[in-house]
Amino acid sequence: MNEPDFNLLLALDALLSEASVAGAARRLGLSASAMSRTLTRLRTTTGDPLLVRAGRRMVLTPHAQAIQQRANSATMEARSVLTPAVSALTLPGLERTFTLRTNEGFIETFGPRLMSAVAAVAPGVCLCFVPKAEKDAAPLREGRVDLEIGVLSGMGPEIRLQALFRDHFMGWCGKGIRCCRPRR
DNA sequence: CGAGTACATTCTTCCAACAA
DNA sequence: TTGTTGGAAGAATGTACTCG
Repeated sequence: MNEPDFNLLLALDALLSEASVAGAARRLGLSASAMSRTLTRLRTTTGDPLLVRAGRRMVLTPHAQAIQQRANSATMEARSVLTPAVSALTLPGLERTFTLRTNEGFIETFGPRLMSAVAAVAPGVCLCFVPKAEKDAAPLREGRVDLEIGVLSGMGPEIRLQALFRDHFMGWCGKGIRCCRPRR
């Protein structure tokens, strides 16, 4: 029985996530030609074109869309398996940068207290706050972000969610001011 | 407004180089 | 010898611009 080349799994995940040979090549640090050849091998292995031309861009085939989530999960699982074993987590000795994706309001309100609390128990840990340029969960799935804080919805079953607090918004309006619907 | 053209972008294929 | 990679060239397509 012919075993599939499991090195192709990483390339498959990158290709399906980027929906672009050039994009996948940039992500994996390969040339576009090398990634094109890898895509050819993936097509042979899976028996499906996976990515097909749609004008100047490439789009996922129905089969590619069907396996995209599984490919991503398998890649994450493989990364987890190959991560060096950690016997016991010791916060004081932990040296790592965690990337948090949140809005400015959260940083202003909780940022200083959060950093103080982290510094007290894990002085080697650095917190990196990044803006929420887009609302989808792609940065979390791709490992570019460790934690996202905000109003989250439609994240998918693979994203672990936990409610932190509930907030209320209040507005004031003068007597003579009419409220209008925003125009498009 | 539609046709033609130049240019940019992206992907594929060929071929040579390199490592195991 | 085999498999992988990258450079170069070509193909396919979109975009922007000009012209009648």
